[in-house]
Amino acid sequence: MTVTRLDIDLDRSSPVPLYFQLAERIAEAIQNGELPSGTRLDNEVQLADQLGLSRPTVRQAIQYLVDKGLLVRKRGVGTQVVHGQVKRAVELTSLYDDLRRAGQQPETRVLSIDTVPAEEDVAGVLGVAPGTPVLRLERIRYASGEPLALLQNWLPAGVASLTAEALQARGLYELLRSAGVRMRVANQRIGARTATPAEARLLEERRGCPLLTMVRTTYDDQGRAVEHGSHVYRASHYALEVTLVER
Amino acid sequence: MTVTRLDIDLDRSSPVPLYFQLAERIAEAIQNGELPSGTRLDNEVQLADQLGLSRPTVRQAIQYLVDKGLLVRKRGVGTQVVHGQVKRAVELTSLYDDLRRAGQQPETRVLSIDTVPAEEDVAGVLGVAPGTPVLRLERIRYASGEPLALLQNWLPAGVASLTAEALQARGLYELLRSAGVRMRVANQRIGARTATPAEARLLEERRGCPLLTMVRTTYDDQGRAVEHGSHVYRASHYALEVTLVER
DNA sequence: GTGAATAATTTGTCAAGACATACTTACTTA
DNA sequence: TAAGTAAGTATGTCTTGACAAATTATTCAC
Repeated sequence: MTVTRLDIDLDRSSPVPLYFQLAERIAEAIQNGELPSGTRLDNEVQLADQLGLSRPTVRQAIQYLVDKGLLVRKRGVGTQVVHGQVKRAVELTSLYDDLRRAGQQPETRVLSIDTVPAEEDVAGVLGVAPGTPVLRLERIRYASGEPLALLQNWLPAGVASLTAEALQARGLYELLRSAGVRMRVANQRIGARTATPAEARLLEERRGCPLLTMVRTTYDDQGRAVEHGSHVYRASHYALEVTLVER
Repeated sequence: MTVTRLDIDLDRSSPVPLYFQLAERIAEAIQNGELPSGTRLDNEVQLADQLGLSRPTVRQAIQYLVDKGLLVRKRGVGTQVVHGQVKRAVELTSLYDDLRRAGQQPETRVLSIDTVPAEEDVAGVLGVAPGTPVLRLERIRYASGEPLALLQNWLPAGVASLTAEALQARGLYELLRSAGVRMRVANQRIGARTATPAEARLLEERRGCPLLTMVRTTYDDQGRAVEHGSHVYRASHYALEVTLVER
């Protein structure tokens, strides 16, 4: 088990916390091969000494990376780099963000954007009375010029001012964040079913083709529902990829 | 904004760390309504004083619950209980665990369990040479007496000794854990497609019915692949529910 | 009465230090 | 030579203390 010495510069005048700078530097070293899989880091006490940091600060940096699945720690043994198998962490992101990150050029066509009275099921999940006006969005998402998904979303009135133009240029979550909405928790249900004729037509697929479905309700940091979405994806063109990390 | 006083007993002779005892007590109070949604906790300094703990210990307990999505903190303001919308955290669990937790009685029928030469794609993900002997499992999972999913799994030789009897009584992950395998990271791909005639027959569905698919490769804490699975679920009977929490 | 500045409040970061626990290695004994 | 014990190693937990940064409330000046 080899221990690799690492060259780490910390900028003490930077507003970026020291523990975070250290975590990023270690992550970078893992990413670029300076710290290959299986490598053992110097022990915490040594690292703290070398870096001129307190041990709890070093621990905080390491814990951050342990939580991300990049490092593993064992009492009495030390801290080691995990195999670089973490591909995509679980995150609260929208399809638009996902596609952009994957290098695909997402495009959006807004079919409709209106205020409608909330039906019983939507009212229930949004925490409003049935019949309360809510904003309903209906869109098609394209990737590489092909239709990929049909997106229906409902938002309580007043959460954010959304226009078709904005929705075409940016993802919904990005717009909500810009509007100061602090999304925190989302309950998500993933399933599958066959496409209705209308859906098949919009998605340019044959009737009865398999769809991956996702129903999601998102809450802000006060626990208020800020968005409910029902999305269907062409299973022939899209699959959900995610990495689970055991704490 | 009301602050609720909480009765908390800590057992200092217990081997359970103090921060964890505190975290559990707070979580319990949130669960049973003593700490309703929106409640503000006493500030960290006060809590530490009242409980006879150091502030970093209190912080560690709170951070644990923040990571779980139960609490939210804001500098200059305080710590507050998030709305109780967290339903099911993202975890590294097997379908067996999930069904049992959901109160459904999972049953397993082992179709086959053999050592076979690894095909190119399986060899690739398991990190062995093509043709290397690997253990292949083929099972049907039932819930409430109905077929729910077809499960194919491949494990490198020597990871664990598995028998049909054991697989019928317990979930695969449970058996791996009992064998000392420390699963840490899993890459997962969720999609949908239509059932082949053979699949439809085994699942007691009509031909071409929609299936929810999940392909997953699981790695241990040393980064070694310990299992690769390809599972298909009756979309009419199963959907994947999960809660995403933004850090 | 309104706006800007200041003070109070609370979390976020960091340090130094000590002891406990789990794991590994080396040494001793039969 | 094998098994048991002791020592060494490294993370886990906890304490005390101090300062920084963000948010909210209060005060002061116009």
